[in-house]
Amino acid sequence: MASSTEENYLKSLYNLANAEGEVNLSELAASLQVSMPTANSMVKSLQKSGWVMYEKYKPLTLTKEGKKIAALIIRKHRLTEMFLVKVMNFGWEEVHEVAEQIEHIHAPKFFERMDQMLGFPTVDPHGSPIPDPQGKITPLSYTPLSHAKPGQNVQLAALTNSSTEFLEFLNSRNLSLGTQLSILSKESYDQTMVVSYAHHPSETLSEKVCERLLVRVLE
Amino acid sequence: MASSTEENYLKSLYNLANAEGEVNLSELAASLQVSMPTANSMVKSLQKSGWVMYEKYKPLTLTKEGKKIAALIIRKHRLTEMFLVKVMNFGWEEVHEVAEQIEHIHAPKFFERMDQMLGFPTVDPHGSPIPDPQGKITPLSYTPLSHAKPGQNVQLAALTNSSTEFLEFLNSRNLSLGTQLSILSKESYDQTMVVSYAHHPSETLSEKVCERLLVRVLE
DNA sequence: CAAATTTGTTAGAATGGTCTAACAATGTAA
DNA sequence: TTACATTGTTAGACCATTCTAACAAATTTG
Ligand SMILES: [Mn+2]
Ligand SMILES: [Mn+2]
Ligand SMILES: [Mn+2]
Ligand SMILES: [Mn+2]
Repeated sequence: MASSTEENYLKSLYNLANAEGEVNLSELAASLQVSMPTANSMVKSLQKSGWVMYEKYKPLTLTKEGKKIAALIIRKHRLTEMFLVKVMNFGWEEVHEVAEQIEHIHAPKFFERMDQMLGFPTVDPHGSPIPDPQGKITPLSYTPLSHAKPGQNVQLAALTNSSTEFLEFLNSRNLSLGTQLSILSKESYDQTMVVSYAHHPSETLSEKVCERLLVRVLE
Repeated sequence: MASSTEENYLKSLYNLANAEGEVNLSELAASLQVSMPTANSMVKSLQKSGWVMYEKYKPLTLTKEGKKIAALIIRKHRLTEMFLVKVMNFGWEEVHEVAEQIEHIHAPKFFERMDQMLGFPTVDPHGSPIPDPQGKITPLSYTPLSHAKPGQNVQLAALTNSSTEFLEFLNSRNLSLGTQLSILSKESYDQTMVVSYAHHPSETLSEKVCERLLVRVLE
């Protein structure tokens, strides 16, 4: 069975994988905040366990088995976040650190009960999909707000970044998942957008913010 | 900050302490299922951290600081057990193993919310007292059922043993905390007691069972 | 008390996870 | 295409946690 440390490596590999499912050692090391030799030696041991495919100087890929373990940890992480928000009344900006720990708890029934109490949710509090109990994940395809056009009505569906700072920024603007926005205008010089939504007749959002907001376009 | 391993050692020391607050190394090792040299070396390192007082060949005692850390882990353990039973609908026989893991989560707010959702409980699902947030514990003084006399009416208040097997035995007899028992008789040969309670007009309990049941005597 | 048993200690080793220093391979740009 | 920068590897070390083997101190028992 994978240790917490190994689980974190598998999760990072899963999250960092590009379209070809490949990850560089340097990204992996950076994402886990360990030195490259540390990541290197762990990768070799993950290979021995059959969870990672590795050849000297080549990019890393997860095996089928490795991917499944990673997806199930992510499932526990996202279920936990949802539980903290919906059942225990945490703010969406407070849950990640706790979930980072609870995802390593070995107690199937604990997570089954969460799932059940939550009514089998498919997305976490930040709009990211929750893998199913077999580790299958249904990718959701939303549009970055930055790609939307003036005149469109959209609904906030997910985030590409869930840092505490960004979530606190959204809180300060009363923006949350489900918020419906009307796009009033877009400044072509700096890509700033002006939007309106409940109790906010005119709010200006920077390009940086618009890129991180994923929306569903309403007709 | 204490590691999970260290926390488990402190917790065992706390639970094993006799009236003088002393614990032998061999008990400690046995309770944690490690070899004596392992326990010995850990004890030395706990001493270095200022949590244990240790002199060669002498019994171990926790320092004030060590006791507090232990009590706060026990608080997290018992709050978790209560949460699992009351909020997540676990049986009292299913919670210990999960709590053994969750007690090591570092997330004050997580446990504060549990406490709040539970209405600030003072005992866990097995009747053991929950230390307060400062680590102060109010010992409850109940009587073992084995000391009760025929003719008395008592109420099941706590257990001296909470093994899964014992809890399942109690489940099989519909005995739970709060159950009111009338003591019908006690066999002086083998200390077996015959009791009656809701839907159980006459149930025979072995000495072993009676010693493990703590009761409040009703007038 | 002396012998036997139990309890505690030391030494030495293994594993998992981490580091720094040194160097090698690969990729990019002059 | 050679030089520079980036990326990856190896070697060697450290700390935490665990073990077994050997021995020593303390306690119990005949
Ligand atoms: Mn998260
Ligand atoms: Mn984690
Ligand atoms: Mn317990
Ligand atoms: Mn524990």
